[in-house]
Amino acid sequence: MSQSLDRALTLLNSIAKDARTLDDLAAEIGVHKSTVLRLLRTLEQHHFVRREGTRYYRLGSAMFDLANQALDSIDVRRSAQPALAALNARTGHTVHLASYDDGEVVYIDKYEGRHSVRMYSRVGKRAPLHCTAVGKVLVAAMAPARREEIARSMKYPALTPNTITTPEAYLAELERVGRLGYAVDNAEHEDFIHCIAAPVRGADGEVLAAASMSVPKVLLDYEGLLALVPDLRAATTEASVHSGWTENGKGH
Amino acid sequence: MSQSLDRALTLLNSIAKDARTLDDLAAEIGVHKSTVLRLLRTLEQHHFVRREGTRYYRLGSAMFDLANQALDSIDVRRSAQPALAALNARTGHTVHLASYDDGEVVYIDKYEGRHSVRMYSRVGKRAPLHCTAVGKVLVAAMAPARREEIARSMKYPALTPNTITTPEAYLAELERVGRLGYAVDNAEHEDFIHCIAAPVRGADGEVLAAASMSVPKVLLDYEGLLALVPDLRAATTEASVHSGWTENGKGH
DNA sequence: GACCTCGGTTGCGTATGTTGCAACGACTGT
DNA sequence: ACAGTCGTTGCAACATACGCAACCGAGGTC
Repeated sequence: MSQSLDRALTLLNSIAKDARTLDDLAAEIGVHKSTVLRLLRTLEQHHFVRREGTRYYRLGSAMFDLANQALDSIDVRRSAQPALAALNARTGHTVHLASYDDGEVVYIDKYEGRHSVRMYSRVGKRAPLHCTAVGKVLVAAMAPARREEIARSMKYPALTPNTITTPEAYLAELERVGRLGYAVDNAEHEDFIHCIAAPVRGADGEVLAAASMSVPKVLLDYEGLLALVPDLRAATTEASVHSGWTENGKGH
Repeated sequence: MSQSLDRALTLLNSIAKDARTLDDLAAEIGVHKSTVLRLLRTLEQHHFVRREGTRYYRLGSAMFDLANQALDSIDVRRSAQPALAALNARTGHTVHLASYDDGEVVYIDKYEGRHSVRMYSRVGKRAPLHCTAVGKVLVAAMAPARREEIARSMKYPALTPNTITTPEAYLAELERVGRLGYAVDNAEHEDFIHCIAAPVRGADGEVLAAASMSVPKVLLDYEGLLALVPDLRAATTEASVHSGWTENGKGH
């Protein structure tokens, strides 16, 4: 809708990848470099980018500032923090907290595992719904109509041999997830990692977010992963309690 | 330079404070609401903003995503992380990592203290150079000419009775900081808090960032604070080593 | 040391994108 | 049912942001 803004935001994405030079950026988004220069200058005034030397542009501090304000306002993150940190400390595995946004999963918090298997995830990163344990938990929690609508309109790219690739299979899986109260990603997203996830609920029993544990397959086989489910559920229950949830359903 | 972009970025700042309604935002930046709507839509497409219901706008996930990419690229933060986390765990006090940017201090990392005295700081937040321990460390590390230039062109608002308010006093303080190798903020920024800070150095001995500990005065008197200096310096030394610094100065 | 290239910067005229307006529509609460 | 509030749309006028081309300044090469 707004051209210059649109271009500026695209610029930010490019710069985020790593520090770029001017014509480089101009070429990338297909506009004249003078245009890019003006946009960058405005971004710089607002501290969204900073110059490194003369050549290079990097993301600036306004970015962190706003992001942290935003994170603070997401209260599930705060209320779930102690329980998830404890889970992470106890098991040593990577723990994620994620929520649904616009047809995708967004990671809103992450506790790095002790085993330094670098996972390609990051707070703020988005991931597909069909091949992540958190995605399944979040969609399974929606009203049946919405769930169906989303499942039918999604794409199902096969990222590994195990990825679910049809709406029918996905809906069946969601039904299972709803019944069991947790979800599994059996190497459906990345070949060498499998995950389990469970919901964090709020005062009205609604699902606020999903918490997951991700474990490299070399560290723990499928059975071993499933054995962690009670541990995960203990943590999500504690997180739910801190988010206003009460055992006996809705209280009003 | 670019009007629409400028307005959009201002919008983001307003939204960050807390979720706002449309005309509210329009009034705040003094433009027609239809204009605001269009800008917000573009921001929304890029996930910089998300709608909550229809009325309210919140910061979106692109914010976190970019911010975390940016933070990852700041390598002092990564390399200092273990030492500072340990310092924080050991003492229970709030630890900050900060760097210099455009006449101000920017916090690039924070480890919350155990004693929940809510300090008004946040990763990405900016603070003045003249009344913070980290500010003193960072400016003291600059070349004399630059140091003088900055000291002379700064403003010296008196935030507490202890705040340094003249360039002369500030320059004298910097000299002391350079000599001692650490800086103190004796309730010069906030009445009830005092801090100590020390530099984190890189491969060429240059100061990459400053690390600080902030302690409420009720918890520890001035003498007690100074007693923590060796502890802090141990941590910054460790952080420096992990950032490529070597004891015996420049190695090339 | 002079030349050349590459990248950043500037001024300017034009057209394009953006703006404000006013009318519409959806929703809330009384 | 009505009034008020807030979000949304189409349109025409204008200002703004655009691309161009020429100008610098620095780094590298011969």
